[in-house]
Amino acid sequence: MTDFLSHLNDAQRKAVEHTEGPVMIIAGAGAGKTRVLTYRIAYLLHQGADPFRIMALTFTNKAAREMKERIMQLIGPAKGRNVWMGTFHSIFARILRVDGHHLGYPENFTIYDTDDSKQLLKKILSELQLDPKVYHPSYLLNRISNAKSNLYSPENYLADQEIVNADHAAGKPLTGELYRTYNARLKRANAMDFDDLLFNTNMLFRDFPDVLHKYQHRFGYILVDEYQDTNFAQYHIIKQIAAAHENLTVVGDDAQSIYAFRGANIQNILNFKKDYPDYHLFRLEQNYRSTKTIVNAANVVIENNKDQIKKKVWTENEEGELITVLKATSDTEESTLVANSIFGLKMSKQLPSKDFAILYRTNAQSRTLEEALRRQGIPYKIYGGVSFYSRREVKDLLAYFRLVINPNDEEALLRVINYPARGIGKTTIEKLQVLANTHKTSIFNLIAENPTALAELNRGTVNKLQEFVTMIRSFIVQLESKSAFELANHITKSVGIVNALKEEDAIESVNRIENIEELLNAIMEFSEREPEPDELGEDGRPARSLGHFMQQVALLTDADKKDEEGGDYVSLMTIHAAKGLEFPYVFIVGLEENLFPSIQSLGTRAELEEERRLFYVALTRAMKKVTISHAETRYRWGSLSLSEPSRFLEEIDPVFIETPRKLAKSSFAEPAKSPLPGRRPMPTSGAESQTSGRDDFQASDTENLETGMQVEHQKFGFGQVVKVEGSGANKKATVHFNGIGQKQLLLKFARLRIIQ
DNA sequence: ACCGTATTCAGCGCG
DNA sequence: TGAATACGGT
Repeated sequence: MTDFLSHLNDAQRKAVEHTEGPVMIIAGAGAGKTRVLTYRIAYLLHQGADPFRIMALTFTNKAAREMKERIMQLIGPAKGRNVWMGTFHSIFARILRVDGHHLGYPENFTIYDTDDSKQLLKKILSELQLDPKVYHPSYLLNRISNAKSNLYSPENYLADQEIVNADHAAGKPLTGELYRTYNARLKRANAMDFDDLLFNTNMLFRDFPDVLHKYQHRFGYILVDEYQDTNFAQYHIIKQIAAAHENLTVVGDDAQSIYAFRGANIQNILNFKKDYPDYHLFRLEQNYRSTKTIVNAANVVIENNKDQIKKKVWTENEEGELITVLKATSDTEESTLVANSIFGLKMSKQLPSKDFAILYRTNAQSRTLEEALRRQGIPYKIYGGVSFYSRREVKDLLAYFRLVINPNDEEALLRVINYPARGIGKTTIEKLQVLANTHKTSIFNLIAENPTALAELNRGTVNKLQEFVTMIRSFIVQLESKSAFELANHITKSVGIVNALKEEDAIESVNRIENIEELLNAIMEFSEREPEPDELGEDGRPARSLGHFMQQVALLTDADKKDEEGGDYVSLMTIHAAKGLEFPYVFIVGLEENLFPSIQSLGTRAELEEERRLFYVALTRAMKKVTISHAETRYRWGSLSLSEPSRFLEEIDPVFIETPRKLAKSSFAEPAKSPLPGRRPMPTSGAESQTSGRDDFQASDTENLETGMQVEHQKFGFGQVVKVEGSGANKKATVHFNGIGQKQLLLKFARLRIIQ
């Protein structure tokens, strides 16, 4: 174990062994960035550092979990598990639970998700009779999020003439006021939004130096992964905590910064040398992931960016296969080509589905791909889309839990006060909201503590309200005595949410009930799981109550759900979601102007460069082979649009791209194609043209195909039909091709020529 | 309370 | 285009 540094190359080992002082590690894609961070922590522990004094900040919970597991393997669980490792949000939410009271937040504060924030903004708009079409809630939330990420309070915001003028010019002069109201309402609900977790941590450290000192001494070593994706609020927190000892290590790759649109600031990397003049810089430039072809092609592409730290990523890996470019006439054909190529590669190389990933720029592109894969019978899994935790029924049940933990949580209360229906209608709720505003209190408090204020409601209604409050209180009493699962289960049964779902339409509700069960299962698992040391409650007892579960669930996303073990499927996801992952065979689809690069990115060079970095990230996910596709027409927003090939395609040096000639080993004539006028001819693969129907291969009608017939396939050559099964669209044939072996072909798509 | 229709969203999305 | 939710009419 003392020998574990031998797993590292020279550059990596130097970066690991330099433990003291400010360190910046700039690592190319696939150069073992995470590996270095992991080993660095293991090495610190090995050198006798106290695990409780190490804080490691990652981009996702998943990354934190994986890193922790790896460290425990290297150095043993006893030390490894005590390292403070997590996302900015989860780590600082924990700190705010302990010390937020300085800012007036009780430890049971709720964390509002984006949905809650938008609901709240909508409500504020309707109260102020402002047009939500002018003040679009998601626009407002963006502005507010931006302000908070740059540590602008509502007061700072309103005092900044430039911002106020900009809002005026945009026809939204009340934005600052809405920010102020929104914050006040969050506070009243004892809630923080995601950005508040960072903003309030900064306020805590700014206004309470004792608290800051506590954490400065608490954390002797700070490590930050994906530093290129941190925003100003995060940067500032790190700077504050690290100020005492400056044992700060940041790891990043400016070429992989793809979240500037969300406020991430590459300047944080560039500023590092200003903040810590005596810093040490380590470069990791050897790529272990990809073939030479992929590494070099990606290098050539990224060189087009002006804003970048010069580095030379290289690899000792094999040359590998050239990049294939598939050209399709339409988006559906593109998907079919991709599915066919995957099928072909799977068959010819005998590869499992999980070796493949399809990456796209926008989620909307997943649908046609999904259909094509299904037709080919290739198993797939789509990442992204509607998250489990944002399903209606899951949010409903969680809202009950939230309310039990924090009865002032207004969004939670409004969600469930009349669900399942208990005769508290729209009018009543509106009156309650008005009353709560005039009394400057929460609705729950109003009903529970101030019955006289309800005078204008009729008796029956007041009774129903009080029954609701009584029920919630009966749950609150059990918070401490019951385990998370016991109480969650009790609440679920008491409120009758499953019955309410059963009474809704049958098709949807079955699924919804399953989701409720899945949520309860997750809570059971939580209740039974051995808690991590950092999950101990204030009193040192295991933190297994519903409150503890809810603390972590607010910061979870689908990406954190463990992948099913051994699942064999093609992964479909956006390029953003693919960051940090790797796959042997990667398909990057939709390489078209206005899609990738996105039409919204064409305004400024900085935005275009971010798109290019995105393309760089996509290319460098691949270990063995990249296939790129684009379509000439595509349905977007309901109408057909013509698409030019992406400029990024031209940025790849043609020497890395496979030309059709190389594939053409069959006896068929090369399809005649004329290059686009004024453009370099776009290379296409031979495989592509076979199914695209622009050649002289005459497919036969396979209606009467029978066992024993001799057939010809454009790609697989000549063969004999072994079996015919199914009917209609599902009719498929098993054909034994000479020199290739047996293939199953769905006759709907396979273009076969019957010879005899 | 309920149902059908209108509207909205579709650039990526950590927490 | 298509889904998911919001709205509005009865």
